[in-house]
Amino acid sequence: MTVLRPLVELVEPGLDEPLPLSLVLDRRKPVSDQIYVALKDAIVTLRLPPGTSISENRICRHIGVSRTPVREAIIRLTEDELIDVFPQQGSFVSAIRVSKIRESHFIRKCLELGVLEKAVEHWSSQHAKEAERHLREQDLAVESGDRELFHARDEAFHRFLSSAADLNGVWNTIQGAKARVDRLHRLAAFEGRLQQVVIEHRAVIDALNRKDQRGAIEALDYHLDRILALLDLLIEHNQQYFAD
Amino acid sequence: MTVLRPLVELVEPGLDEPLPLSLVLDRRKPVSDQIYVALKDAIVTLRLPPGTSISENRICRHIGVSRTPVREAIIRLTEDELIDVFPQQGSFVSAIRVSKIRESHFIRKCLELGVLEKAVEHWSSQHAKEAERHLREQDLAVESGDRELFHARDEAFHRFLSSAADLNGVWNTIQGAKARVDRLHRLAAFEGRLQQVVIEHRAVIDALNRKDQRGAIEALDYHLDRILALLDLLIEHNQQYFAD
DNA sequence: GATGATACGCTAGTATACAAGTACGCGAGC
DNA sequence: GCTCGCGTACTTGTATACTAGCGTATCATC
Repeated sequence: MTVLRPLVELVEPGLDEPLPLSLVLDRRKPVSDQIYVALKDAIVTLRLPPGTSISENRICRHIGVSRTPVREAIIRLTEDELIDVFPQQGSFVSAIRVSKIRESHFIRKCLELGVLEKAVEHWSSQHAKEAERHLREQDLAVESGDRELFHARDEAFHRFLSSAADLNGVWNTIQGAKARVDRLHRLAAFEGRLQQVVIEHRAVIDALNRKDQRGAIEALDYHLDRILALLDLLIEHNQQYFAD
Repeated sequence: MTVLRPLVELVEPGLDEPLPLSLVLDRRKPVSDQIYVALKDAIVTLRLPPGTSISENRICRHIGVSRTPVREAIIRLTEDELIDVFPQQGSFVSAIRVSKIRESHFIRKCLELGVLEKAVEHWSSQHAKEAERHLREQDLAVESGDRELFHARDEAFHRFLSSAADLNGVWNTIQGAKARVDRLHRLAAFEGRLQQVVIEHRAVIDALNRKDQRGAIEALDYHLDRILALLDLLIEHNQQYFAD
């Protein structure tokens, strides 16, 4: 019913403050995949903290593509439970929910312990060598002080266990559960703790080298549960990230 | 490096011959969700057998919507490993790969056994009553001869175990792994086997009612592994569905 | 000042248009 | 018969346009 409308919007549509998303596009590869990886990384590293508004329009303006590939990336992140979409309202980086953490941790533990059980059976001297390489690289990452490098090598280590068990495909599922608790690990990366992680990893490998199935499982069980022991402390110091 | 190529089409595309997709759209709910559910159901029930071409255009013409929601459903099914997308070539219902089956089965077993362990601890007389209801409904489904009804109630039963363990969120992941082996279960639904499944379920519940953790786990372990015992036979009789 | 209607800008959901790569039939040329 | 070239009809990937609903600032009214 309104007849008069502003013909031209003279006011700038709000200057987009820079997003913590650095992304060099390679147009030869699917853009949506690259956006998915970049967004996921930004979320799990807490550069996009829980509650952050993830507007499809803002993202696509920021990186200079259309909404479509951005939207497809967001759909996948929704499946990963890292983003919550509220139709007609917005999309937001999901809050860390303690109940979800417990469930994702449960999933990860079941699978990694199961994988480890198989890894013992397949363990070879070749695996021992590769494991040693992983541990050395973790040590170097700790010394470098580059926490993200350490997290990457930590993930590579856990992935290696799946491969040693000849269950590479299981890693996808483990990674999905791991991503949901990885934000906790970022919060828990205090001084000294990373070094402790390597020690715990080494305990697992030592047991594997002894073909000590029970010992390996106990060592990994202990290692994985360390994060739960820190949970209350982490919540106390980072309440703004948590829900429930 | 071997380039991935689509399987040879098992189904002639034809000129929009009717798809085995009956779908009544409710425009008040997200269309893409409804398409996702319908496609997933058609795939796991083998109405869309492995190798079937899933052309976005054909699907969206068939159900009278645009490509966008169809595409979004396909993206999610790709994450579920039920569809393989080959850019510029086509999308196809994924073949059943034995290696993938073993991995998905491994995931499901780890998680369901882990869940059951917790379910024993939480088990109450209320749970016992509900379990009995599940078992009765499974019996009725067997008597009715409606196999899809039975599969639905079988899934409800396994889901109930997650809920009894107070680990509802874990079900999502179990369901994902289960979907990847469900096609095998359709192939294995011979005469008499469904009745056997109910007996195996009852053994799990009996152990739960006795608070016999070890017995429950052994019963579920046995139950879940039945499908692997049939694997070779199923491959032999349905080679067209398998790869590797 | 409090309240309520309303216009506007935002959001995600869906539809359509265009781009770029692949498979395949067909016919020319040898 | 064989091969090459090319057109055509497909495919998915991306860009753009349109729709409907929600939040909020604004402003008239009381």
